[in-house]
Amino acid sequence: MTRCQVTGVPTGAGKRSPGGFHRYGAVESSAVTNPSSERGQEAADVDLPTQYQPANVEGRLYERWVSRGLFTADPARDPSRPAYSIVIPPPNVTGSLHMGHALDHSIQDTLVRRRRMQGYEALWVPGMDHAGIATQNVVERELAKEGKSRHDLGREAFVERVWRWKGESGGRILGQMRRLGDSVDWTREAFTMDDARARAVRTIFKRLFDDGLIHRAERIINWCPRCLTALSDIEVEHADREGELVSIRYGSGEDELVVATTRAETMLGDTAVAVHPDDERYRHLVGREIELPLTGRRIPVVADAHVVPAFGTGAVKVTPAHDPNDFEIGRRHGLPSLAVLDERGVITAPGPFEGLDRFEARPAVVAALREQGRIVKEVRPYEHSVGHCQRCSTVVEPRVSLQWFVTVAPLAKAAGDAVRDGRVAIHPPEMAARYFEWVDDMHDWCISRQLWWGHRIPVWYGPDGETVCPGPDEEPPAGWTQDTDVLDTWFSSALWPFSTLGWPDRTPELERFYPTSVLVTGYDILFFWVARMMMFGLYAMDGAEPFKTITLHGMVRDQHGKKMSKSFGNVVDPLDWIDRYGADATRFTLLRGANPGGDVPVAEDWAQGSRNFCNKLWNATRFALINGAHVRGELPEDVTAVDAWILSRLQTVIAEVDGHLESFDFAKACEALYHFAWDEVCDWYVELAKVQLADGRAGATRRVLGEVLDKLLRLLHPVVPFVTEELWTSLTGSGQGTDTIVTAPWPEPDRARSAPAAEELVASLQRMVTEVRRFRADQGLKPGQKVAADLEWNGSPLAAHEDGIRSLLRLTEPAGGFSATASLPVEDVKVHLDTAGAIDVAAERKRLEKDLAAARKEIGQARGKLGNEAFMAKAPEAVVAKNRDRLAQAEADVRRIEAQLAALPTA
RNA sequence: GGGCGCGUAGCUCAGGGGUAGAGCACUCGGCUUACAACCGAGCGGUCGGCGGUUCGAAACCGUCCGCGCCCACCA
Repeated sequence: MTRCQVTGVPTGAGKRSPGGFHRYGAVESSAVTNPSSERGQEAADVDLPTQYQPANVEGRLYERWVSRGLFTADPARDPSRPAYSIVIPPPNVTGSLHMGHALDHSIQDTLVRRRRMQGYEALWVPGMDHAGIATQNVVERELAKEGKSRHDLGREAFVERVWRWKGESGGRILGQMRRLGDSVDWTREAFTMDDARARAVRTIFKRLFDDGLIHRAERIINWCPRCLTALSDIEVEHADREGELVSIRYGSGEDELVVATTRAETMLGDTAVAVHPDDERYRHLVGREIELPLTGRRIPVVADAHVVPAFGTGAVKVTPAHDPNDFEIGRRHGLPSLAVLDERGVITAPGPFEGLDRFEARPAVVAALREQGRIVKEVRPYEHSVGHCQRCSTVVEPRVSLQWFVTVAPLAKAAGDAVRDGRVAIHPPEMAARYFEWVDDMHDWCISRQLWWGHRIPVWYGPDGETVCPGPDEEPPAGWTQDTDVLDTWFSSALWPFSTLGWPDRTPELERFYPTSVLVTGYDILFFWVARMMMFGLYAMDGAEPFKTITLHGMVRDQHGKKMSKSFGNVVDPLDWIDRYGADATRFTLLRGANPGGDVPVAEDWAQGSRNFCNKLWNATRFALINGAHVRGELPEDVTAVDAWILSRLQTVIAEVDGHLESFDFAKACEALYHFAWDEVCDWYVELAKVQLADGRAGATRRVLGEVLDKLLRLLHPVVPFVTEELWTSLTGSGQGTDTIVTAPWPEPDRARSAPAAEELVASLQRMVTEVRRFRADQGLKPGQKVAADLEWNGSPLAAHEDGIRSLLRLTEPAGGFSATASLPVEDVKVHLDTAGAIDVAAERKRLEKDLAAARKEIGQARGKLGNEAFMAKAPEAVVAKNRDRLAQAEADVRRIEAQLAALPTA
């Protein structure tokens, strides 16, 4: 007796419990007896639950994988093996994982697991991002509930509090990654603010500083009046807003000109009016001064090519302190910069508006102008784009201040070239356009933030304003004070591909795993993160790119393609699905929808479908185990056409799935697996195997069944790791040299198994079976009802499968005096069915006539083509041949159907 | 304002010069001992409109209509 191990099978009697399955017992493993006999259908005494229960499997398997170190990569192990590495896009410590993460992680896990099975030294580095503003905002909100601000705590205590909060939130995220099944190397977990990463930040900052690529300057930057910090260009989101365009008369009499503005309140800070140098209308005013309403100040009229004469009145008010364009104009003309708003967007200009918020001041200024008579020429509604803080949606205020910048031009050039040169591939390729758009036209990057949570800028100031940037292991001079700002959170994220591998040290990890193999992320952070990693990776690693391929996936959406958002109420929590349908089903649903470059719609129904698919795999394997399927020894040479067919199909599917995964086409890989597993293996092969098991071919069938499931489960493992591990270890026992599918060899196609003749034969068999079933269904013959039939094979090779066909169609042998009442010539075979005289002639005639019309139409179309001279002259031979086949097939159909009609009893 | 992409079955999406596809939904019939989280059989589309190229267009080109996303310093 051999024993087939099935872990976690239920205890209890063999009868089905009311829920349709048994509860798992506490028994870790119980034996399923496997018939050693090769005779017939000696059913094994198997007692498996009839439904897959992920909750009973996932946690146990994950802990086992981790404790056995299956996910731990070792840079020193067998240097001849190729290396494969991915660094995780570190989730923000704020909040929890959402469906977008689940998709991102499912893709990475699929890639890494496949490579691991292929024998690569595979490393997937986990970690989290400290997420500067976002995290600080969360903790500040928490404090606000206690009626406190961060200033009440002071910097040190506040940062300590954020660390504490990070500990709790981060732990939750790591738990969610375990639930998803992420095969990350937990021994290398990193955080963008831990000591190792802090050292990397200090090191690269110092290098950039010394290379003159970091500088401090007073410039106009994006400022969030709520977060009270500078923002980089990409942290500003533009949205169209309804506003008012106010036309105001400046100057008077001959001096008068009209300017239009959407921000009337900033006129208090105007220091000029600009017109285009070639604009005849205003030429006489250039160089003169005109009076600025409300203030009584006189401001010059300057000529600047930036002004578009055709827009509005062709005259622009210039507020260098509060508008980026005006700032530049001011610089060009040496205009003073007069700030009239403070850091919170409150008017500071002395006078009636002082103390008003910018949005209160705007109508107030207009009202005041109106009081003075005809100064306001016109007010009209005006839709224009307004910048908002990405983190809190507050309208951004351009502000002149002293900030730190990275000079990006040389870095961005290198980042663009790496893709242009083909050293880094972007997938799907259309996305490269967006990348270039950004990289080729990038402004200097403002990296200082007036926050407390983040890497503090490693620059110290001396008593006389001297500046020093010490390296990570150097001390600043005693008594000097450090810059109070912190770095943009993307600064440390940009180092991620090498900081996680030990940089700046030349670690074995860095040697072996850099450049990383692929970066997987959503197209939404191509600019934020990917381009910056490219810049810093190429810079820090002496021109070595951070990853060889960038693959971008879409956003997870609801079943109507709508973005998931809290306000819509259509957000799905991946943990909820994992709880109810399992991690595998959740992953499968996401990957099945992951068409390259496209967004990924998901819905409850689809998760259920994926859950059902996992259950299907479970039951197919359960059937196989009950019937003694195994993987011992070579495949038998003497197999039936049905066996040859499924083995042939298996080779094709292996090649297809492998190719799809290689090209990041997860949807197609899933599609191929789903179709093969369900439609071919379960619906046809398993059904035909039942016959073979019963008719003396049990030995070979058990081995083939074992083979098919073995390879299929391995192919599926990267996508649905849990159920495949559970089933595969049961199926294969421990005789495979590995007792986990995690490191089982990735299947490779075996061309020798290709059997086109068998595939064609089974296709015929399927057509025949389907046709008879159709007839039975149309005639209202109960599916379970046995029907006497006589089969005329006419030399068809299908004759070899008569038993199978009879079994599938529930046909009995004619008992003695057979008298056919219905005759179906299908394929080359004739089926005479004894329908007990209950045949619905009218229905069948209608049906056949419809089919006949369709076949005749086919003939018409094919003849049309074949009779068309131009077609015959120009169409490729293959197409012509196809049409000949089509014609022949249709003609055969017509003959068959006509025979069937003729055979129908007359009413 | 610039760039990219999309309109194919009721829904979500594949396909991409040579007979229109999948999943879900829907209709009909079945608890056929692996699985009712299942099985079997069906219904369903002039591939957004109009022109053009071609022997042949859902696919290629042009144009129009509708939609989405990204970038953007014309007040």
